[in-house]
Amino acid sequence: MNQAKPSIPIGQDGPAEPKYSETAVRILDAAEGLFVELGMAATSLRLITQQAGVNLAAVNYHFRSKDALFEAVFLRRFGPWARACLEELDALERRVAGQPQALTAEVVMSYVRPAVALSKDPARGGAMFVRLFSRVLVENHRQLRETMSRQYGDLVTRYARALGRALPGLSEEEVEWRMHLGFSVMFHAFAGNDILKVFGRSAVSARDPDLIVKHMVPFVVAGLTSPSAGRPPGP
Amino acid sequence: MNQAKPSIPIGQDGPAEPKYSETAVRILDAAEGLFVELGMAATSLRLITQQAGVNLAAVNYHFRSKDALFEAVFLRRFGPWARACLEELDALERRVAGQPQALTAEVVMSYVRPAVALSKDPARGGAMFVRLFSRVLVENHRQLRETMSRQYGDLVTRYARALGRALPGLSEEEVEWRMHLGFSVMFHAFAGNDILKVFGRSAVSARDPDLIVKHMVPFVVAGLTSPSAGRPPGP
DNA sequence: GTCTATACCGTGATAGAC
DNA sequence: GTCTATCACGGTATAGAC
Repeated sequence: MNQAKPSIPIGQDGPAEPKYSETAVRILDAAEGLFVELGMAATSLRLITQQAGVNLAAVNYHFRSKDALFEAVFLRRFGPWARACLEELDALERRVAGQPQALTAEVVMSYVRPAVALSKDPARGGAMFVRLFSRVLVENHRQLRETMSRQYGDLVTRYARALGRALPGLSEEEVEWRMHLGFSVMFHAFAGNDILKVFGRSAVSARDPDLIVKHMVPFVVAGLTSPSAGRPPGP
Repeated sequence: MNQAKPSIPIGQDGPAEPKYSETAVRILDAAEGLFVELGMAATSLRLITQQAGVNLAAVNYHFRSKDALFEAVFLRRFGPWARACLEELDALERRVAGQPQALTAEVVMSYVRPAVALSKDPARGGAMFVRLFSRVLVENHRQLRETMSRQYGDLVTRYARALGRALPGLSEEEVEWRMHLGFSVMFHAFAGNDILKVFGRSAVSARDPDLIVKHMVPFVVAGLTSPSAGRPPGP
């Protein structure tokens, strides 16, 4: 609420990363695991505080509410990941300063690499973070969404620009659609949001990020670079 | 529990579609809208029964619990949709009895057509159903998942078989992966589970099913038919 | 069989003592 | 900063009316 800056540079030391007290961290750690495992609804504050070894009222003191706690849990992990993505994008733009196009796969990898690195780093939440993220997608965390679009909106803009340059033959609308579809595949593949799983066919929804990448990247690149859907085939 | 048949023909008059009393239907209708709009957690039974104009205890009488009510809400819509998919698959198999392959797009359409038809039919829940479905993906409805895999597991098996025949050059593992990825795109596209939306870029997550199909189908087909990822390029 | 009123316990949130 | 006491509200179970 009392965040002064309207436009925020995410790089280096971007949006204020709050310094949490020891009890706050204990709450965050306990809440993260339980939110992912049980879901926000089924996770009571009493369970969190019990597992964290702190008093019930500590949650409402350090964070404002259960919702705000969820937000804090999420943003603690999201910040570092967003920074990693921006670094990848910076590196990509430097790399292709001269070349005209032909690097759809590189744009994809600039998203995939930070995701894989994050999945493998338990200190930053590991694979749990992606599952947390997918809850944000389906549930309606209005406050969090506002924060995200305000602080990290340009992340998407930059991916859109990079993809637009990689696919010069397509209209702006089509680039938007493909970005939407491509990011959907990538995100849900990492999150393990598998419809087949609901039917008991969990054979493939593997946890190994490298295996996911191996099969997913060619799939996404093929989709992104497919011929334009706008005009029917012919001269 | 007292379902006698172990293997169930979903066609024609497959798994028992319960006949609901008028009050039960009123509860189902009210609950459906509220579950989709507010989410299961934020929807209280008191709100449901109030909106349905029935007594609070009616929920526990007609359905066993809030969870069981959610299941009933979901399965009421899922049954007809599953039947439509099976009819499409039957038609597809009849159509290609002779031909050897080359019909990935047809397999895709056999999933897409029922989805579009459903989205456009308010009498069967319309687009709400898909959003309900996506909650099932993220949340952990164990009981529902068991029911789904028991009663509708062969739906997935049949799609897998159809796709395997359309992609004869690929290993079984690769077909599984692509099915997983392809269905993810399709499902989440219809459900509107857009990561970009979280960042305020909702430009593309349109509601129009025809527009979704126009951009999504070429994307998915390109991904499904892309060269094998297993072996690196070469002879 | 169907519906209603009501009581039970766990939940998130808050005020105030320390 | 921390804790205790307390509140209104949630899902659920049951006893009893029709």
